[in-house]
Amino acid sequence: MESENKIYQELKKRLTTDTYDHGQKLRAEVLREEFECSASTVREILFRLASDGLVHFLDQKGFRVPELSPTKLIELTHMRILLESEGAVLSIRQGGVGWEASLTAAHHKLSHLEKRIHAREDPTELVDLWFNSEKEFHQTLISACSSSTLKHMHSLIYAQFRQQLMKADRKFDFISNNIKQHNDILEAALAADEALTRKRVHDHLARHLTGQTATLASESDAE
Amino acid sequence: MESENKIYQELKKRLTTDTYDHGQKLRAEVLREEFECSASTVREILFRLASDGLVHFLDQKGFRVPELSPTKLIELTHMRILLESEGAVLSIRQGGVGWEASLTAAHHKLSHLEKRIHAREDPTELVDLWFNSEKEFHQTLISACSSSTLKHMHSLIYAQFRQQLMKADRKFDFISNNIKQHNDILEAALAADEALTRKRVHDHLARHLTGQTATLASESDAE
DNA sequence: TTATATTAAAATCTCGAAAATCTGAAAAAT
DNA sequence: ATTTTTCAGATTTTCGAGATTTTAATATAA
Repeated sequence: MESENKIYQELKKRLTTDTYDHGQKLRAEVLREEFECSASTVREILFRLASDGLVHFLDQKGFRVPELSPTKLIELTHMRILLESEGAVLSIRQGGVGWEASLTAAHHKLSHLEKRIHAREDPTELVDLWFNSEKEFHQTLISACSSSTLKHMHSLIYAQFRQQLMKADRKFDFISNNIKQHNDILEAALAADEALTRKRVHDHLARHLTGQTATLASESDAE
Repeated sequence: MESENKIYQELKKRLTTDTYDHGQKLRAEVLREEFECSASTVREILFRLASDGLVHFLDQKGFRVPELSPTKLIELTHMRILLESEGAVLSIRQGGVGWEASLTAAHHKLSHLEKRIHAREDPTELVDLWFNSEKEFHQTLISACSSSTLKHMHSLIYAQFRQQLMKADRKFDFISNNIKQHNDILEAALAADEALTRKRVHDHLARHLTGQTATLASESDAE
């Protein structure tokens, strides 16, 4: 019998990696057995995850892993641009040398991983490490922003974004060619150039939206 | 025995009006009795509301109405500015004459109420109507934006904002002098002036933030 | 054959009670 | 007098069984 929060974290982790299939049913009885707890406990946790947007709930029909949705991915990208560029600018204003240091550190780790992957050094195993490192970099970017509401919102969006992106067959074309972009973001942030940071965060996140129908209001602003 | 969703809606309504005190304990047993359902059902609903940010949950210590927090209110205002100005601009681009019509309609109803309140016509009873009408106007403003993710996020933020603001003693000084500002927003939106709409949404929402410590990045952008 | 009705199996939902945990007051020790 | 320990009442959490609903397989009728 594991603690409720442990189970929540474990399920969240699975839902943001490619453990489950999109659209797969999450049956309380199965999870109950695996986690050695009661069905009601599982139900509570699934409700929480549903509010986080990581599982889909239908009355009398149970819980499912959300379907893949290109539209949703575009919307999530849009939200990330909105929240991360705002959070980054606020961090530039509010964060001191400590923030700069941790951002540099996060970038260094990420950069190191990216070089190893680029050199095709055992990519399959490095991919998970890369995703965690990428998450850490982007979280650190906004970490000095004083608004915990913004940071919380961002973490919700980020988790859903990952969930949409995490099918194995999509992983690789997402990772490619990020070294320069992450470098550029770091550079602009350390230079405390707010407009440039906004633009580079935008360009980085929007890199896979080319040719998409939905227009972002922030796109034209960032020219 | 009421349906689970009914109870959820009713509780949500109470939490965003001044039914409960801030910090008040929400005991499952009490709610169970009132809504004539089981404690587990109440628990499920309270977990959902906790993820919505409308109740505060502490492990082994139950559920509470969140405390009043000036900081939180500032952060929520900040998020509203971010989401609403973006949503409004997208609506200007994506909404057609139907959107313009419904925005005009929402404004007309709100405007009518504001005039009655301004004339001190039975204010206490009109206040609740005003808040609903105000909500409708702001929701309509972003309604033509295609991103349901943005709209969902906004509705979460708006509900928390209302909850922070809804103590009876704060209601009145929040309502005062909005006629012109709502007018200005409508005008800019109908003129499809994106920059002006952004600025007016910002000024309107930030009207109670004067002298506050936290700086908004969007503030300097909107000059 | 196709569509509808029937029914059994499977899954979900609700419930009240048992188990675990917390709280605060009274007793004991320093 | 102050701190620590003990303990009982109150609250929260977990649980599994029974009620309800959905699903899917089979039978019946058009």
